[in-house]
Amino acid sequence: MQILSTEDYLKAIYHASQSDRGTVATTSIANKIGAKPSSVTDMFKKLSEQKLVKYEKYQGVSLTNEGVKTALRIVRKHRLWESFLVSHLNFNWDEVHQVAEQLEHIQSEKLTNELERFLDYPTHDPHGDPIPNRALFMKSYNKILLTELPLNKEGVCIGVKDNSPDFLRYLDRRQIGIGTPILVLHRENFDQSLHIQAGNSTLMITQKTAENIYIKP
Amino acid sequence: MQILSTEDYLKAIYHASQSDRGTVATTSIANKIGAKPSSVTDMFKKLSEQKLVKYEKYQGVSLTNEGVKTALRIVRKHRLWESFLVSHLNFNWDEVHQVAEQLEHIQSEKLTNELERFLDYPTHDPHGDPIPNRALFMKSYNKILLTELPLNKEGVCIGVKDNSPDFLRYLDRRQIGIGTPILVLHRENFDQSLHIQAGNSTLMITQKTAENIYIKP
DNA sequence: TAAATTTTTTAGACTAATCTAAATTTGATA
DNA sequence: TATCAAATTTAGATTAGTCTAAAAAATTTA
Repeated sequence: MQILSTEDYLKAIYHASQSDRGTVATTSIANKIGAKPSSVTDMFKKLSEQKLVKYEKYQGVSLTNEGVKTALRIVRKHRLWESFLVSHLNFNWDEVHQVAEQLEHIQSEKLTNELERFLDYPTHDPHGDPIPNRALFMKSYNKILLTELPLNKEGVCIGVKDNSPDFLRYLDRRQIGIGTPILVLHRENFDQSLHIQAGNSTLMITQKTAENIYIKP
Repeated sequence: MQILSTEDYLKAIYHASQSDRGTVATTSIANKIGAKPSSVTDMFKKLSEQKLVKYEKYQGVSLTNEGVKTALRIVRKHRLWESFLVSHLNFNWDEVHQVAEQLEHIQSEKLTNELERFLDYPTHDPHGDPIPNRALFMKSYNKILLTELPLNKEGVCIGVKDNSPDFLRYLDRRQIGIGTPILVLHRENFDQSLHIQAGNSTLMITQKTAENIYIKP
Protein backbone atom coordinates (compact mmCIF):
# COMPACT_ATOMS: atom_id res chain seq x y z
CA MET A 1 0.00 0.00 0.00
CA GLN A 2 2.22 2.81 1.27
CA ILE A 3 5.70 3.41 -0.09
CA LEU A 4 8.28 2.26 2.37
CA SER A 5 11.83 3.42 2.29
CA THR A 6 14.83 1.20 2.68
CA GLU A 7 15.13 2.80 6.12
CA ASP A 8 11.90 1.19 7.27
CA TYR A 9 13.09 -2.19 6.11
CA LEU A 10 16.45 -1.84 7.80
CA LYS A 11 14.82 -0.83 11.05
CA ALA A 12 12.38 -3.75 10.87
CA ILE A 13 15.23 -6.16 10.15
CA TYR A 14 17.21 -4.71 13.01
CA HIS A 15 14.37 -5.11 15.52
CA ALA A 16 13.54 -8.60 14.26
CA SER A 17 17.14 -9.74 14.55
CA GLN A 18 17.25 -8.44 18.13
CA SER A 19 14.49 -10.75 19.31
CA ASP A 20 14.97 -13.64 16.87
CA ARG A 21 18.76 -13.65 17.00
CA GLY A 22 20.63 -13.66 13.72
CA THR A 23 18.95 -14.04 10.35
CA VAL A 24 15.48 -12.83 9.61
CA ALA A 25 12.83 -14.52 7.47
CA THR A 26 10.96 -12.91 4.62
CA THR A 27 7.50 -13.38 6.13
CA SER A 28 8.54 -12.05 9.50
CA ILE A 29 9.43 -8.72 7.86
CA ALA A 30 6.36 -8.86 5.65
CA ASN A 31 4.15 -9.11 8.74
CA LYS A 32 5.97 -6.39 10.65
CA ILE A 33 5.90 -3.97 7.78
CA GLY A 34 2.51 -4.80 6.32
CA ALA A 35 3.73 -5.82 2.88
CA LYS A 36 3.49 -9.00 0.83
CA PRO A 37 6.40 -11.45 1.03
CA SER A 38 7.12 -10.94 -2.67
CA SER A 39 7.67 -7.23 -2.07
CA VAL A 40 10.00 -8.04 0.78
CA THR A 41 12.04 -10.36 -1.41
CA ASP A 42 12.48 -7.55 -3.93
CA MET A 43 13.64 -5.20 -1.21
CA PHE A 44 16.02 -7.80 0.22
CA LYS A 45 17.69 -7.96 -3.18
CA LYS A 46 17.94 -4.23 -3.35
CA LEU A 47 19.39 -3.92 0.15
CA SER A 48 21.80 -6.71 -0.68
CA GLU A 49 23.06 -4.81 -3.74
CA GLN A 50 23.70 -1.85 -1.48
CA LYS A 51 25.65 -4.14 0.87
CA LEU A 52 23.36 -3.33 3.77
CA VAL A 53 22.26 -6.93 4.28
CA LYS A 54 23.63 -10.37 3.54
CA TYR A 55 21.01 -12.21 1.54
CA GLU A 56 20.97 -15.82 0.37
CA LYS A 57 17.96 -16.99 -1.59
CA TYR A 58 15.49 -18.81 0.64
CA GLN A 59 17.74 -18.22 3.65
CA GLY A 60 16.55 -14.83 4.88
CA VAL A 61 18.75 -11.81 5.58
CA SER A 62 21.12 -10.54 8.21
CA LEU A 63 22.40 -6.98 8.53
CA THR A 64 25.96 -6.18 7.52
CA ASN A 65 28.00 -3.86 9.73
CA GLU A 66 26.98 -0.99 7.49
CA GLY A 67 23.35 -2.11 7.73
CA VAL A 68 23.47 -2.17 11.53
CA LYS A 69 24.95 1.30 11.56
CA THR A 70 22.24 2.65 9.29
CA ALA A 71 19.55 1.01 11.41
CA LEU A 72 21.03 2.41 14.61
CA ARG A 73 21.12 5.89 13.14
CA ILE A 74 17.37 5.62 12.59
CA VAL A 75 16.72 4.14 16.03
CA ARG A 76 18.75 7.00 17.51
CA LYS A 77 16.65 9.61 15.77
CA HIS A 78 13.41 7.84 16.60
CA ARG A 79 14.16 7.66 20.31
CA LEU A 80 15.52 11.21 20.53
CA TRP A 81 12.37 12.56 18.92
CA GLU A 82 10.18 10.48 21.22
CA SER A 83 12.04 11.95 24.16
CA PHE A 84 11.56 15.46 22.85
CA LEU A 85 7.85 14.97 22.24
CA VAL A 86 7.29 13.76 25.79
CA SER A 87 9.59 16.12 27.63
CA HIS A 88 8.80 19.36 25.80
CA LEU A 89 5.65 18.97 23.71
CA ASN A 90 3.22 17.39 26.17
CA PHE A 91 2.89 14.08 24.37
CA ASN A 92 2.10 10.95 26.35
CA TRP A 93 4.27 7.89 25.95
CA ASP A 94 1.47 6.14 24.06
CA GLU A 95 1.17 8.94 21.50
CA VAL A 96 4.73 9.43 20.36
CA HIS A 97 5.39 6.44 18.17
CA GLN A 98 3.45 7.41 15.06
CA VAL A 99 4.96 10.91 14.90
CA ALA A 100 8.47 9.65 15.63
CA GLU A 101 8.08 7.21 12.73
CA GLN A 102 7.92 10.27 10.49
CA LEU A 103 10.54 12.36 12.23
CA GLU A 104 13.11 9.57 12.19
CA HIS A 105 13.50 9.99 8.42
CA ILE A 106 14.59 13.63 8.54
CA GLN A 107 18.11 13.86 7.15
CA SER A 108 20.35 16.24 9.04
CA GLU A 109 23.21 15.21 11.26
CA LYS A 110 23.33 18.63 12.79
CA LEU A 111 19.65 18.43 13.67
CA THR A 112 20.06 15.06 15.39
CA ASN A 113 23.13 16.08 17.32
CA GLU A 114 21.72 19.42 18.38
CA LEU A 115 18.49 17.78 19.46
CA GLU A 116 20.52 15.38 21.59
CA ARG A 117 22.39 18.29 23.16
CA PHE A 118 19.17 20.22 23.74
CA LEU A 119 17.73 17.18 25.56
CA ASP A 120 20.95 16.96 27.57
CA TYR A 121 22.17 13.67 26.17
CA PRO A 122 19.37 11.35 27.30
CA THR A 123 20.31 7.68 27.56
CA HIS A 124 16.79 6.22 27.43
CA ASP A 125 13.56 7.11 25.66
CA PRO A 126 10.12 7.42 27.30
CA HIS A 127 9.56 3.68 27.01
CA GLY A 128 12.85 2.89 28.71
CA ASP A 129 14.63 1.86 25.53
CA PRO A 130 18.27 2.91 25.24
CA ILE A 131 19.22 5.75 22.87
CA PRO A 132 22.35 5.19 20.75
CA ASN A 133 24.80 8.05 21.23
CA ARG A 134 26.64 9.86 18.45
CA ALA A 135 29.02 6.91 18.10
CA LEU A 136 25.94 4.66 17.90
CA PHE A 137 26.82 3.05 21.18
CA MET A 138 24.12 2.38 23.78
CA LYS A 139 24.06 0.74 27.14
CA SER A 140 21.02 -1.24 28.20
CA TYR A 141 20.34 -1.93 31.84
CA ASN A 142 20.45 -5.59 32.72
CA LYS A 143 16.79 -6.11 33.13
CA ILE A 144 14.37 -8.92 33.91
CA LEU A 145 10.69 -9.42 33.20
CA LEU A 146 8.29 -8.72 36.02
CA THR A 147 7.36 -12.42 35.86
CA GLU A 148 10.90 -13.19 36.99
CA LEU A 149 11.02 -10.81 39.97
CA PRO A 150 11.15 -12.86 43.21
CA LEU A 151 8.46 -12.34 45.87
CA ASN A 152 9.00 -9.36 48.17
CA LYS A 153 12.10 -8.21 46.33
CA GLU A 154 11.98 -4.50 45.45
CA GLY A 155 12.33 -3.64 41.75
CA VAL A 156 11.83 -0.59 39.51
CA CYS A 157 9.95 -0.49 36.23
CA ILE A 158 12.51 0.51 33.59
CA GLY A 159 10.73 -0.31 30.37
CA VAL A 160 8.08 -2.23 28.48
CA LYS A 161 8.28 -4.96 25.90
CA ASP A 162 4.95 -4.17 24.23
CA ASN A 163 4.89 -0.55 23.08
CA SER A 164 1.31 -0.52 21.78
CA PRO A 165 -0.84 2.44 22.81
CA ASP A 166 -3.39 0.02 24.27
CA PHE A 167 -0.88 -1.45 26.68
CA LEU A 168 0.71 1.87 27.53
CA ARG A 169 -2.62 3.48 28.31
CA TYR A 170 -3.53 0.48 30.42
CA LEU A 171 -0.36 1.02 32.45
CA ASP A 172 -1.14 4.74 32.72
CA ARG A 173 -4.54 3.98 34.21
CA ARG A 174 -2.83 1.73 36.75
CA GLN A 175 -0.25 4.44 37.42
CA ILE A 176 2.64 2.28 36.33
CA GLY A 177 5.39 4.10 34.43
CA ILE A 178 9.14 4.29 34.03
CA GLY A 179 10.64 4.62 37.50
CA THR A 180 7.68 3.18 39.40
CA PRO A 181 8.94 0.96 42.26
CA ILE A 182 7.35 -2.47 42.22
CA LEU A 183 7.08 -5.28 44.75
CA VAL A 184 5.48 -8.68 44.10
CA LEU A 185 3.27 -9.52 47.09
CA HIS A 186 1.77 -12.76 45.91
CA ARG A 187 1.91 -15.02 42.87
CA GLU A 188 -1.25 -17.00 42.09
CA ASN A 189 -0.27 -20.54 41.16
CA PHE A 190 -3.54 -21.14 39.33
CA ASP A 191 -3.07 -18.56 36.52
CA GLN A 192 0.25 -16.90 37.36
CA SER A 193 -1.46 -13.59 38.04
CA LEU A 194 0.36 -11.29 40.46
CA HIS A 195 -0.61 -9.12 43.38
CA ILE A 196 1.84 -6.28 43.35
CA GLN A 197 2.58 -3.04 45.08
CA ALA A 198 3.20 -0.36 42.44
CA GLY A 199 4.16 2.95 43.97
CA ASN A 200 1.60 3.52 46.71
CA SER A 201 -1.20 1.30 45.49
CA THR A 202 -1.59 -2.47 45.46
CA LEU A 203 -3.19 -4.13 42.51
CA MET A 204 -3.63 -7.36 40.59
CA ILE A 205 -2.13 -7.90 37.12
CA THR A 206 -2.28 -10.83 34.71
CA GLN A 207 0.65 -12.91 33.61
CA LYS A 208 0.40 -11.38 30.16
CA THR A 209 0.86 -7.91 31.64
CA ALA A 210 3.79 -9.01 33.79
CA GLU A 211 5.48 -10.52 30.74
CA ASN A 212 5.59 -7.11 29.13
CA ILE A 213 7.13 -5.07 31.92
CA TYR A 214 10.88 -4.81 32.36
CA ILE A 215 12.27 -4.53 35.87
CA LYS A 216 15.63 -3.53 37.29
CA PRO A 217 15.92 -5.63 40.44
CA MET B 1 14.35 13.66 -10.68
CA GLN B 2 13.17 13.56 -7.08
CA ILE B 3 9.58 12.72 -6.22
CA LEU B 4 7.72 15.79 -5.15
CA SER B 5 4.53 15.68 -3.20
CA THR B 6 1.45 17.71 -3.96
CA GLU B 7 2.41 19.74 -0.90
CA ASP B 8 5.54 21.03 -2.62
CA TYR B 9 3.55 22.08 -5.62
CA LEU B 10 0.93 23.85 -3.54
CA LYS B 11 3.58 25.73 -1.63
CA ALA B 12 5.34 26.75 -4.83
CA ILE B 13 2.06 27.91 -6.35
CA TYR B 14 1.26 29.82 -3.19
CA HIS B 15 4.59 31.66 -3.15
CA ALA B 16 4.44 32.34 -6.88
CA SER B 17 0.95 33.80 -6.64
CA GLN B 18 2.10 36.09 -3.82
CA SER B 19 4.69 37.84 -5.94
CA ASP B 20 3.07 37.46 -9.39
CA ARG B 21 -0.48 38.20 -8.24
CA GLY B 22 -3.18 35.78 -9.26
CA THR B 23 -2.64 32.93 -11.69
CA VAL B 24 0.60 31.09 -12.05
CA ALA B 25 2.22 29.80 -15.23
CA THR B 26 3.42 26.25 -15.83
CA THR B 27 7.05 27.20 -16.49
CA SER B 28 7.26 29.43 -13.46
CA ILE B 29 6.46 26.44 -11.24
CA ALA B 30 8.70 24.18 -13.30
CA ASN B 31 11.64 26.49 -12.65
CA LYS B 32 10.92 26.92 -8.96
CA ILE B 33 10.52 23.23 -8.37
CA GLY B 34 13.17 21.91 -10.73
CA ALA B 35 10.86 19.81 -12.90
CA LYS B 36 9.97 19.79 -16.57
CA PRO B 37 6.89 21.76 -17.68
CA SER B 38 5.23 18.54 -18.81
CA SER B 39 5.46 17.15 -15.29
CA VAL B 40 3.98 20.33 -13.93
CA THR B 41 1.05 20.10 -16.31
CA ASP B 42 0.36 16.58 -15.07
CA MET B 43 0.42 17.74 -11.48
CA PHE B 44 -1.83 20.71 -12.25
CA LYS B 45 -4.42 18.26 -13.54
CA LYS B 46 -4.11 16.14 -10.46
CA LEU B 47 -4.42 19.12 -8.10
CA SER B 48 -7.38 20.32 -10.11
CA GLU B 49 -9.15 16.98 -9.63
CA GLN B 50 -8.61 17.35 -5.91
CA LYS B 51 -10.13 20.85 -6.11
CA LEU B 52 -7.00 22.43 -4.72
CA VAL B 53 -6.41 24.61 -7.78
CA LYS B 54 -8.45 26.09 -10.57
CA TYR B 55 -6.86 25.01 -13.84
CA GLU B 56 -7.72 25.99 -17.40
CA LYS B 57 -5.63 24.53 -20.18
CA TYR B 58 -2.95 26.96 -21.31
CA GLN B 59 -4.12 29.49 -18.71
CA GLY B 60 -2.10 28.46 -15.65
CA VAL B 61 -3.49 27.77 -12.20
CA SER B 62 -4.76 29.62 -9.20
CA LEU B 63 -5.31 28.18 -5.72
CA THR B 64 -8.83 27.50 -4.51
CA ASN B 65 -9.72 28.42 -0.94
CA GLU B 66 -8.95 24.85 0.08
CA GLY B 67 -5.64 25.07 -1.79
CA VAL B 68 -4.66 28.25 0.01
CA LYS B 69 -5.48 26.65 3.35
CA THR B 70 -3.37 23.60 2.57
CA ALA B 71 -0.49 25.81 1.44
CA LEU B 72 -0.73 27.96 4.56
CA ARG B 73 -0.67 24.89 6.78
CA ILE B 74 2.66 23.96 5.20
CA VAL B 75 4.03 27.50 5.44
CA ARG B 76 3.00 27.53 9.10
CA LYS B 77 4.90 24.34 9.83
CA HIS B 78 7.91 25.46 7.81
CA ARG B 79 8.26 28.74 9.68
CA LEU B 80 7.61 27.26 13.10
CA TRP B 81 10.32 24.68 12.53
CA GLU B 82 12.72 27.35 11.28
CA SER B 83 12.07 29.31 14.45
CA PHE B 84 12.71 26.24 16.59
CA LEU B 85 15.94 25.40 14.81
CA VAL B 86 17.31 28.90 15.35
CA SER B 87 16.04 29.53 18.86
CA HIS B 88 16.80 26.14 20.44
CA LEU B 89 19.07 24.11 18.19
CA ASN B 90 21.83 26.61 17.37
CA PHE B 91 21.09 26.83 13.66
CA ASN B 92 21.91 30.04 11.81
CA TRP B 93 19.26 31.68 9.69
CA ASP B 94 21.06 30.60 6.54
CA GLU B 95 21.06 26.92 7.55
CA VAL B 96 17.44 26.30 8.42
CA HIS B 97 15.71 26.18 5.08
CA GLN B 98 16.80 22.77 3.85
CA VAL B 99 15.88 21.03 7.10
CA ALA B 100 12.58 22.87 7.43
CA GLU B 101 11.72 21.70 3.91
CA GLN B 102 11.70 18.19 5.30
CA LEU B 103 10.08 18.94 8.64
CA GLU B 104 7.18 20.82 7.05
CA HIS B 105 5.79 17.54 5.71
CA ILE B 106 5.39 15.87 9.10
CA GLN B 107 1.71 15.16 9.63
CA SER B 108 0.51 15.80 13.16
CA GLU B 109 -1.69 18.66 14.20
CA LYS B 110 -0.80 18.11 17.81
CA LEU B 111 2.89 18.36 16.98
CA THR B 112 2.45 21.67 15.14
CA ASN B 113 0.30 23.22 17.80
CA GLU B 114 2.47 22.07 20.67
CA LEU B 115 5.56 23.33 18.89
CA GLU B 116 3.87 26.70 18.51
CA ARG B 117 3.03 26.74 22.23
CA PHE B 118 6.56 25.67 23.15
CA LEU B 119 7.95 28.56 21.11
CA ASP B 120 5.46 30.87 22.81
CA TYR B 121 3.37 31.68 19.75
CA PRO B 122 5.97 33.41 17.58
CA THR B 123 4.57 35.75 14.94
CA HIS B 124 7.61 35.86 12.64
CA ASP B 125 10.28 33.39 11.60
CA PRO B 126 14.06 34.02 11.65
CA HIS B 127 13.90 35.70 8.24
CA GLY B 128 11.17 38.07 9.35
CA ASP B 129 8.39 36.26 7.50
CA PRO B 130 5.03 36.06 9.28
CA ILE B 131 3.91 32.72 10.77
CA PRO B 132 0.25 31.78 10.20
CA ASN B 133 -1.45 31.02 13.51
CA ARG B 134 -3.70 28.06 14.20
CA ALA B 135 -6.53 29.73 12.28
CA LEU B 136 -4.05 30.28 9.42
CA PHE B 137 -4.17 34.00 9.93
CA MET B 138 -0.99 36.07 9.83
CA LYS B 139 -0.19 39.73 10.06
CA SER B 140 2.66 41.19 8.04
CA TYR B 141 4.23 44.46 9.00
CA ASN B 142 3.80 47.17 6.43
CA LYS B 143 7.26 47.16 5.12
CA ILE B 144 9.31 48.91 2.46
CA LEU B 145 12.50 47.99 0.65
CA LEU B 146 15.70 49.56 1.89
CA THR B 147 15.94 51.25 -1.53
CA GLU B 148 12.81 53.18 -0.60
CA LEU B 149 13.95 54.41 2.82
CA PRO B 150 14.47 58.20 2.71
CA LEU B 151 17.84 59.69 3.61
CA ASN B 152 18.51 60.10 7.35
CA LYS B 153 15.23 58.46 8.33
CA GLU B 154 15.67 55.73 10.95
CA GLY B 155 14.38 52.24 10.02
CA VAL B 156 14.70 48.70 11.31
CA CYS B 157 15.53 45.61 9.29
CA ILE B 158 12.50 43.31 9.59
CA GLY B 159 13.12 40.78 6.87
CA VAL B 160 14.75 39.82 3.61
CA LYS B 161 13.38 39.15 0.17
CA ASP B 162 16.15 36.81 -0.93
CA ASN B 163 16.48 33.91 1.49
CA SER B 164 19.46 32.24 -0.14
CA PRO B 165 22.27 31.15 2.19
CA ASP B 166 24.71 33.23 0.15
CA PHE B 167 22.81 36.43 0.78
CA LEU B 168 22.10 35.62 4.43
CA ARG B 169 25.72 34.86 5.16
CA TYR B 170 26.71 38.08 3.41
CA LEU B 171 24.41 39.99 5.76
CA ASP B 172 25.82 38.09 8.76
CA ARG B 173 29.34 39.16 7.84
CA ARG B 174 28.10 42.76 7.71
CA GLN B 175 26.30 42.30 11.02
CA ILE B 176 22.92 43.02 9.53
CA GLY B 177 20.07 40.92 10.91
CA ILE B 178 16.43 41.09 11.98
CA GLY B 179 16.09 44.05 14.33
CA THR B 180 19.19 45.89 13.19
CA PRO B 181 18.50 49.67 13.08
CA ILE B 182 19.42 51.21 9.75
CA LEU B 183 19.96 54.76 8.54
CA VAL B 184 20.74 55.77 4.95
CA LEU B 185 23.54 58.34 5.03
CA HIS B 186 24.09 58.84 1.34
CA ARG B 187 22.71 57.53 -1.94
CA GLU B 188 25.16 57.45 -4.86
CA ASN B 189 23.42 58.72 -7.98
CA PHE B 190 25.84 56.97 -10.28
CA ASP B 191 24.98 53.35 -9.34
CA GLN B 192 22.36 53.73 -6.61
CA SER B 193 24.72 52.23 -4.03
CA LEU B 194 24.09 53.30 -0.43
CA HIS B 195 26.20 54.40 2.48
CA ILE B 196 24.34 53.28 5.53
CA GLN B 197 24.65 53.10 9.26
CA ALA B 198 23.74 49.59 10.41
CA GLY B 199 23.83 49.22 14.17
CA ASN B 200 27.12 50.78 15.20
CA SER B 201 29.03 50.49 11.96
CA THR B 202 28.78 52.42 8.70
CA LEU B 203 29.17 50.59 5.46
CA MET B 204 28.51 50.63 1.74
CA ILE B 205 26.00 48.33 0.07
CA THR B 206 24.97 47.87 -3.56
CA GLN B 207 21.54 48.55 -4.96
CA LYS B 208 21.01 44.83 -5.39
CA THR B 209 21.57 44.28 -1.69
CA ALA B 210 19.26 47.13 -0.72
CA GLU B 211 16.54 45.68 -2.95
CA ASN B 212 16.50 42.54 -0.85
CA ILE B 213 16.19 44.02 2.62
CA TYR B 214 12.82 44.87 4.13
CA ILE B 215 12.58 47.85 6.45
CA LYS B 216 9.99 49.04 8.92
CA PRO B 217 10.29 52.83 8.76
C1' DT C 1 -2.24 40.26 -39.30
C1' DA C 2 0.84 36.70 -40.73
C1' DA C 3 5.02 34.54 -39.36
C1' DA C 4 8.08 33.32 -35.90
C1' DT C 5 8.90 32.23 -31.26
C1' DT C 6 7.67 30.73 -26.89
C1' DT C 7 4.76 28.26 -23.85
C1' DT C 8 1.99 24.50 -22.86
C1' DT C 9 0.06 20.12 -23.55
C1' DT C 10 -0.11 15.37 -25.20
C1' DA C 11 1.63 10.81 -26.16
C1' DG C 12 4.44 7.34 -25.01
C1' DA C 13 8.15 5.52 -22.12
C1' DC C 14 10.86 4.78 -17.69
C1' DT C 15 11.58 3.74 -12.72
C1' DA C 16 10.62 2.30 -8.09
C1' DA C 17 7.69 0.15 -5.03
C1' DT C 18 4.15 -2.41 -4.89
C1' DC C 19 0.74 -6.28 -6.01
C1' DT C 20 -1.27 -11.17 -7.60
C1' DA C 21 -0.68 -15.63 -9.18
C1' DA C 22 2.21 -19.25 -10.43
C1' DA C 23 6.48 -21.78 -9.77
C1' DT C 24 10.13 -23.30 -6.83
C1' DT C 25 12.52 -24.58 -2.64
C1' DT C 26 12.67 -25.88 2.06
C1' DG C 27 11.68 -28.46 5.87
C1' DA C 28 8.36 -31.23 8.50
C1' DT C 29 5.78 -35.51 8.67
C1' DA C 30 4.37 -39.90 7.99
C1' DT D 1 13.03 -40.99 2.34
C1' DA D 2 8.95 -39.64 -0.31
C1' DT D 3 5.23 -36.56 0.21
C1' DC D 4 3.03 -32.52 1.58
C1' DA D 5 2.57 -28.01 3.50
C1' DA D 6 4.61 -23.78 4.24
C1' DA D 7 7.76 -20.33 2.89
C1' DT D 8 9.94 -18.01 -0.70
C1' DT D 9 10.88 -16.47 -5.20
C1' DT D 10 9.75 -15.31 -9.98
C1' DA D 11 7.04 -13.36 -13.65
C1' DG D 12 4.17 -10.11 -15.11
C1' DA D 13 0.96 -6.21 -14.06
C1' DT D 14 -0.14 -1.69 -11.75
C1' DT D 15 0.51 3.02 -10.01
C1' DA D 16 2.53 7.53 -9.29
C1' DG D 17 5.73 10.75 -10.56
C1' DT D 18 8.74 11.70 -13.70
C1' DC D 19 10.98 12.22 -18.46
C1' DT D 20 11.63 13.23 -23.86
C1' DA D 21 9.91 14.40 -28.16
C1' DA D 22 6.29 15.94 -30.89
C1' DA D 23 2.02 18.56 -31.44
C1' DA D 24 -0.89 22.41 -30.34
C1' DA D 25 -1.94 26.94 -28.60
C1' DA D 26 -0.73 31.50 -27.26
C1' DT D 27 2.03 35.42 -27.67
C1' DT D 28 5.35 38.42 -29.68
C1' DT D 29 7.28 40.67 -33.54
C1' DA D 30 7.88 42.25 -37.98
